[in-house]
Amino acid sequence: MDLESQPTPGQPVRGSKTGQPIMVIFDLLGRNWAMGIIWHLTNNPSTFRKIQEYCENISPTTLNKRLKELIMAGLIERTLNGYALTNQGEELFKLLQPLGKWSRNWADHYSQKSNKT
Amino acid sequence: MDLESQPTPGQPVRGSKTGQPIMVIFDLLGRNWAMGIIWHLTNNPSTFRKIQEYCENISPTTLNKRLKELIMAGLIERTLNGYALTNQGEELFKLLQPLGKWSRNWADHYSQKSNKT
DNA sequence: CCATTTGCTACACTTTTAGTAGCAAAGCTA
DNA sequence: TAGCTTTGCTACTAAAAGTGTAGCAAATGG
Repeated sequence: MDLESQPTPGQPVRGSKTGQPIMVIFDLLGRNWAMGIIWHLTNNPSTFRKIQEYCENISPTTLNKRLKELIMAGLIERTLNGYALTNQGEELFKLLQPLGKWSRNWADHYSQKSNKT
Repeated sequence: MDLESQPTPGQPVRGSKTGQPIMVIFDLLGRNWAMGIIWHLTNNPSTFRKIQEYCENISPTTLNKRLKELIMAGLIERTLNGYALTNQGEELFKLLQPLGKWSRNWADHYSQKSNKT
């Protein structure tokens, strides 16, 4: 993989020239499908092709890059059952989970706004 | 703006053909600098150029696109003091905030791993 | 007036992602 | 052991997104 593009704490990333951890995480999670992959893997180890399906046919190129990045970041790992979240990955998921509820609420307000014809 | 690219609940987005709210949010926040902008605006209305500076000279093209998207999504708005988070935006920030602490912890583990020479 | 600041658009360029094809390795199955 | 399937990719081309610089119109301030 192109190591230049691996978001690493202390190294310049998209969002912080000094590599502030929060910005590194934003860069990492901000890449396409990263959060979707984490979401899918929670309590649910999966194979490459299964992840691809779940992520609505994400191209293998992108999936492969994301997986390598997330493995290097210590958020996922390969097990006998396929790809799975590490403990750190599970912890991160727990922090992201409240977004699920919030987003449904947000979506409701959103449609109300658009209906004000 | 290219309305085709505005992530909207119920509409297909990168991540969900049925527009699942959580995936819509992922698409929205996943775009470059979106989370950085929200982070910066918390309790801190700001002008276009100030945001640009804070985001380490994000190009005006991208910033403008992000702002329009986030405004359409109801997360930020224009006030007399410049761009600012809406109530919904502030709520979202509160959910994202715990990531700050987690990420610092994560960064520590990260450097420990790389030092195992 | 004239100079600044602000919010942006245009444009050319680079990076990232998508989409398709296909192949090597591992695991059946007979 | 030959053939089929599944899995985890790589290669390649095209499209989309982001970058970086220049600069302009509107508002603000002397």
